[in-house]
Amino acid sequence: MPYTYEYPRAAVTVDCVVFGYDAAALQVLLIQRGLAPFAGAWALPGGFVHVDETLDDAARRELREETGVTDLYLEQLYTFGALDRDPRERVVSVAYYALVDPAHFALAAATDATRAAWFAVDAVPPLAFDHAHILAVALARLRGKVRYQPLGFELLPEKFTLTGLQRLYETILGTPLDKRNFRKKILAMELLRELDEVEQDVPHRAARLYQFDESKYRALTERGFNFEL
Amino acid sequence: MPYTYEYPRAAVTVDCVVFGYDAAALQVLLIQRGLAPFAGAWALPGGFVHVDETLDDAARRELREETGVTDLYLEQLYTFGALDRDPRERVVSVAYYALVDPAHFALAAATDATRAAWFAVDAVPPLAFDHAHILAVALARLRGKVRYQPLGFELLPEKFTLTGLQRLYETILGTPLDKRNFRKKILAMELLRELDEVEQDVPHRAARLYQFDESKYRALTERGFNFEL
DNA sequence: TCAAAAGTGTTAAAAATACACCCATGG
DNA sequence: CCATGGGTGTATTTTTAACACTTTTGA
Repeated sequence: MPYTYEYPRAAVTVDCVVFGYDAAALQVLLIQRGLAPFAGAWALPGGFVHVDETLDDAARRELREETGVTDLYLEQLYTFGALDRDPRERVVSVAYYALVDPAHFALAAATDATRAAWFAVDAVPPLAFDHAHILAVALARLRGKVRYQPLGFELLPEKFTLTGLQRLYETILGTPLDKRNFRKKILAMELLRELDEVEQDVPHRAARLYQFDESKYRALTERGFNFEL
Repeated sequence: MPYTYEYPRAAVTVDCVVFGYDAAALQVLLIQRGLAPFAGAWALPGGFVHVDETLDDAARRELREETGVTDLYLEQLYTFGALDRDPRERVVSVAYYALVDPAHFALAAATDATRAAWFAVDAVPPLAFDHAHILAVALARLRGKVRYQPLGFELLPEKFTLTGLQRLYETILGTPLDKRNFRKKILAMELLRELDEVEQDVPHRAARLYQFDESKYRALTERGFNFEL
């Protein structure tokens, strides 16, 4: 045990709130803890930050190790430093939130240490540590930010219908939106590429598919454009 | 040196970006470092987080100790964790930004260790560590947030004129605003108490003084009101 | 009486909202 | 031929933007 310091030090961890959207509900990815404390309880994926990796790297590594999820939209949320967050010792946790299309990833298989699963955000089990609080902060941030940043697309498959996009926004914001006004507004932004494709295997008229045009968004942003609603 | 751990640990610090507004310019409070590294250089006030204090407490303590400023609006900004932020060792810094009316406080007297001073944000000297980067992030946050949260009032004296408020917004946002439209919009929010007082000692017609009504703001916020612009 | 800033309304343009029907498709 | 959701336009209201002169006060 060779690591000795003049003053006591807090441990630094990352915790990740991974949001997914699946057909009807906003979901969050949780892992079931194998070890004490809170063995058996559900928790946010996360863990200790190595002394030679950045915070972002630690968040991505933990997600990969614990859930198998990679390549997602990831953004720092807030840093939680209450004295009694962890019953063992002082732990400062840098929380991240992430957005991902759940259909795009197979969850990591259950191991001795962890099992990962999706839960609807309004039906999560009791969580370990202060993770319920972190989740609440993440949800508030997502609801706030989705209005003025094009985050929603990160939760959808690459190709989506306008109705699908609308339902996503309705789910996140918790309010119904007018179909015609929504389409008018979204299309007026010119951020979507209209594809020559329609959805498949639906028992009614198939809707046209669209794609988010990242490069157009960047170009517009530089010219002072602001995404809104 | 009794504090020993199984794995190496990063040190955790706080750094504070304290904004003030003085008659014409947005300013930031800096301290001049007495000790290495970066001895003699200007830096953001901040320091190590004690193992038995929260992050917020650490930020307030460091501000009090290094600058004498207390009782200010303080909000967590972002946590910086690049590997080489500090040449000595791995340091994770939780940055805060704060808003204060500079006229309300006497800066702490210079000591052997530190000297504190205000600098216009567009004329800061070279800064120690990654503090220039932290300042840039704080400025971006302030400019973004001031539009939809009534933060501006934290930078002004308790009693202010509408023109004073407008100039503050013009300074922060970097754009001129229309006087009539600005007054109309601000007054329509009903967040200001009109006082039976006017400014003193001005060489022209004295303007009426107003006061921000915190309790009205909270009441409106609960009813779903959103401050904007 | 001059200089400096305070204070005050209206009009035009743009944006947001409310709203209902026909169409295409698969079962 | 029926059920399901896809797709479309207009009128109204609300919000924003542009704009200039008179008043008060102290020097």
